[in-house]
Amino acid sequence: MKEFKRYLLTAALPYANGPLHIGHLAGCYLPADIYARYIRAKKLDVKFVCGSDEHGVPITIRAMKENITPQQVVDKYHKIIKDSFEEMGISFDIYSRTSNPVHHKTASDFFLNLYEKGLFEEKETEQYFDEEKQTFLADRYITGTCPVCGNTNAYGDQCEKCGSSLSPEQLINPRSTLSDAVPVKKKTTHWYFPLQNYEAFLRQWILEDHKEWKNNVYGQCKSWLDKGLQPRAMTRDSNWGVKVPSPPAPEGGGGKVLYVWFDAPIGYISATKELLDNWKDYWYAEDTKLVHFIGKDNIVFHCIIFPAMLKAHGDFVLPDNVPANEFLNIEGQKVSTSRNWAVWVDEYLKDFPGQQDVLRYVLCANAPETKDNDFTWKDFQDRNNSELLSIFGNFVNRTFVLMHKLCKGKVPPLHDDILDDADKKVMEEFGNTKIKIENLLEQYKFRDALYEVIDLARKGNKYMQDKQPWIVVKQTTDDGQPTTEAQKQIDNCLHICLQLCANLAIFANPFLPFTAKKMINMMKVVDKMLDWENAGKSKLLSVGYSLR
RNA sequence: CGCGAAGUAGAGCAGCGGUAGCUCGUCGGGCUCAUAACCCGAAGGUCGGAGGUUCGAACCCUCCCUUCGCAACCA
Repeated sequence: MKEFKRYLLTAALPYANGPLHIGHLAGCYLPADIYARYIRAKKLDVKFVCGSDEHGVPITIRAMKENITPQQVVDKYHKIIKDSFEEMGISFDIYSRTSNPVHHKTASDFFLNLYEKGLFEEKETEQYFDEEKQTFLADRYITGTCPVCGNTNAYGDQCEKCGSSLSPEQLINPRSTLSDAVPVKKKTTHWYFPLQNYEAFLRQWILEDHKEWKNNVYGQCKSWLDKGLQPRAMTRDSNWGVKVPSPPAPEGGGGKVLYVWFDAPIGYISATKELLDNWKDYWYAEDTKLVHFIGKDNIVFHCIIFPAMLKAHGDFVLPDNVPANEFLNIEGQKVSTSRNWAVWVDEYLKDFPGQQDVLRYVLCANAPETKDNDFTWKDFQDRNNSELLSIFGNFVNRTFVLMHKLCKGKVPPLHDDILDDADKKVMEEFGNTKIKIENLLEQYKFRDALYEVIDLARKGNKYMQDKQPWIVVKQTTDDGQPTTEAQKQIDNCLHICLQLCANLAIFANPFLPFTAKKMINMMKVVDKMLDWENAGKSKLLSVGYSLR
């Protein structure tokens, strides 16, 4: 096992042309946040970076439709997205944006670095151009008749009726979806990055050196590599984005910008730069563990294109892992921004104030880690009621209530002389749970890790049920007080249950930070108790300490 | 078309060569400290379909079916 000195965690840059929905959270932000909180609790050096992706064609089109500027579009959504993250407790060290000058400079310099190394191929091609809107058209903004099945509404990249993949030239009677004008062909020059030259390197690096990557990621990479990589244009004709530096482009970019997928991952670097003067320690040092959290649609960019870019540049570390999640559907249907089929995070926060952890719990417990999963409101309610509240919440509650009733509101002593097997066994579970959660989190198995947290509460419930201190208290002397022996048994049970609660707070903290905070408050201990090194210990709360 | 991922009890998932497991839900019981909660027990599956390999297959192989994804964007 390689020893890492520091962690650099990234979560996919959300695209700033719409608000955040729960699929985004489940896909990468929540797992990334859990991991970041866990590493922080271990007191390791970690930076967690993200930001809005504010370039690309769809934003310019939205601006056109709403009759506002692209900058106004991204300003609006950047704020909504950033606020949603903050309220959900996604603990970025920085949430930046790609319209930031630091980013423009970083991306532009990166491009220039590769250009000066002579890595790009300059090629002239013909592309469709909308004269009315004065813009080049991406494939999906061209419609026409499918040459295969005759569907009159086929897109430039694919016919949705017969499934054929197309190129715009094949369409009969092509039209621009923006203006309905007939597009004309126009020559344009772009810089292509020769991905094929990195195929051998990528094969070795992924297929041989990273067999531990998740099935979906590894399989997808293998598929692309086996198909053979092609040169890919890294620039576009647009006025919205990071201008191609001059040279090679004319002064001012000449209407050329960097391809969003060239520019976006560099956003991770820019954000780190903005955050830290010593950002190079994180990006250049071999003993940095770089992890990209993404959704499955991003696999090719984070596993093939961006690593090839980093390799070509030469100074950067490569990701140690890219734990991509599959997608979350809602009530059986795909999330769709255009059909407004989504649970928007900002709306959830308004409708369920103070319920961040409930959503965090449900999205993690049902995370699409190995395949697409379905979010339903019934499941949301069931999991919340029966797992989070009943098993976890109620255990903590009954422990505290009993402690007040039977132990005068204080942490009772532990009497070693009457410790029995059940006591010892449940205390051993503190440490076992710690090891299990650590192993699972190291493997990015968040769903299973969260299960272990709830399962510890379940064991607590069972332990208390077996010990039944509310029965034991009835063994009284003549004055109605419990016998010494009875009180000792009660003390031990409650002492152990309270220590279990303290452990639960530590274990829950990465997943349910708001809940952990509340528990800290109930136990009247400082935040430091949540440090991971305390997990598994059975003496976290001092005897005689009075609690809320 | 091809490639990748996935198809296991009512729901959600695990298992990936050796008597089908977990959580929730359902039904029955116990308990009453607790947020109508907790604890125990039971029912419920020919593991997408069809062939094959094997002493033995959810698990390996072949074919088929279904869902999702696939390089200008939607995690």
